[in-house]
Amino acid sequence: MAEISSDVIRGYNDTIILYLLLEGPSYGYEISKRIRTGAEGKYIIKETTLYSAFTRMEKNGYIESFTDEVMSGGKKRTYYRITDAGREYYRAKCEEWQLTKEVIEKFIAR
Amino acid sequence: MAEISSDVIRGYNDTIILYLLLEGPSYGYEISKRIRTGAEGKYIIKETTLYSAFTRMEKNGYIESFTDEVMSGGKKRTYYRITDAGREYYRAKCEEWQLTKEVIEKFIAR
DNA sequence: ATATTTTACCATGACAGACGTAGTACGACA
DNA sequence: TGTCGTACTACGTCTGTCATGGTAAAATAT
Repeated sequence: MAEISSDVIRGYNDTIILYLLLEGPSYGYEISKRIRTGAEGKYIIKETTLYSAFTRMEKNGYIESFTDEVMSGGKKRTYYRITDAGREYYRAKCEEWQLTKEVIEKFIAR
Repeated sequence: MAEISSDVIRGYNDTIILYLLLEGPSYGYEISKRIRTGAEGKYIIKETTLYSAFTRMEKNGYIESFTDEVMSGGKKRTYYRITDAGREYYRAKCEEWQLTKEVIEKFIAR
């Protein structure tokens, strides 16, 4: 089966993560699994890609981090929630996607 | 109007160039214009991106360069033609695109 | 009881493609 | 004479991805 090159997804990793955060706060390991299952195994995000996306997006104000106090055990787990700016960014990216798809498909044989 | 981020196109610049070379040999400046008009102005490839793509693809064996002897004037113009390996790469990328689109659209609101 | 796997995250450095900036050089046209 | 269009190149920077390797606790298997 053809593999998806990361250079294609590159511009949409942030968008994918934000999409999953629309449903509520989550954390790295869970997001990772949800991407894998959501993409039916066709795309597996690398850990480092994911965690650096969190850092970048928090800096950009698209997400906010917090730690769950009610956590079982001593495990540290960082949760992220989407901000209004993040929701706006997500919407913009969805629009951009439609345009991008149109453009690319002018040069792709179907 | 929304702008297309280059990080999305990133994985498909080579494919777009190869598509245009399927119709016959061409050169940088012409390819550039054909991308712009083909995309109806929604995507304009940067010169440096284009020429570095040529270099990369020639190294990869997807295209071959030659210079037109019948050229008018003293201008140097480097033509490129697609190779069999390039055609194969193009076909693979088209298949990959279908898969990529599917994956991304699982996370994109329509 | 011990070993392995799963969960959960992070630091560091390398790499590749895109891009900003700048430059060369010729012809056409005003 | 000056600017615009054509055609290409050099150089350095930036950004996102990724390989590598590490920490540490909980869950599961042997």
